[in-house]
Amino acid sequence: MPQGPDFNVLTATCPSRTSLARIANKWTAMVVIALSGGRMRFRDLRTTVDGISAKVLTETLRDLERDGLVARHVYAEMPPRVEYELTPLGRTLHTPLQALGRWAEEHITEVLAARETYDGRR
Amino acid sequence: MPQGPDFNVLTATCPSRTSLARIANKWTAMVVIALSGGRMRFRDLRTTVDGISAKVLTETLRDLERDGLVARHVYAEMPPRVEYELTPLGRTLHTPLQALGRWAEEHITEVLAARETYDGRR
DNA sequence: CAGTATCCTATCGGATACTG
DNA sequence: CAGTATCCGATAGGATACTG
Repeated sequence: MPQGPDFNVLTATCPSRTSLARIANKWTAMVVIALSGGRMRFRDLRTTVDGISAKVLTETLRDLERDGLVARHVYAEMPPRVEYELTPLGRTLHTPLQALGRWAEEHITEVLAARETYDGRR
Repeated sequence: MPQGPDFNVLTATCPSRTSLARIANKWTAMVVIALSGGRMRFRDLRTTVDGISAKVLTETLRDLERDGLVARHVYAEMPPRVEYELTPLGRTLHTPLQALGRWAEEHITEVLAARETYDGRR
């Protein structure tokens, strides 16, 4: 079964690393998780991804759109309405990122305990 | 089946978000992927995670150690030898992070094409 | 509403020099 | 070897004000 050129994120010059840098990011993870339920408006994304600023949300969405992970739908209404949704490619990213989010939620107790220990013994 | 307090990374003040910020990070992903093969010395990590600086590698390892994901083993030799390995907790993180790395490698062609399109039509 | 523009601070991260 | 210390430029990201 033929594969294309073998990419490796551990190689500094490999283009796949630029993609890893985008997806291995907390804001990206949260936005993709938020969008997994379906199309969302900008405003709803802002409230769902609690604490994200308009600037960061805009930048994150633009980068995801550029990489083909998110599609942007503009409605010529007044007031304006813009919806975002995961593309088919973006949907393939949902499982790994969701897994990361769930890991954080499920293991936070252990992590907090570890931090306590680490900070305490010193 | 009882669960503890329900943590949610989408909530700004939830402690699990601090953990997500750590693990949803390109350097963290690369270091964990590199360590999945077993114990490694600092120097070998530096060459395996191509392009990482001593400073960033040190900081990443310290943070992972603090969160209980990496164990540090110091040998009182000359020259000194220090080895790092994933803890049991850290090993549970390998699958999701490896998945992210593989995603980047497997989809980089599509991502690059999307960027071309995005940058071109403008 | 869905942004953009601007300003400013904090953190990231590289380069270099030095130590046990 | 495995760091630490320091300096410094680049980027992330918040706050505020403004626009179509």
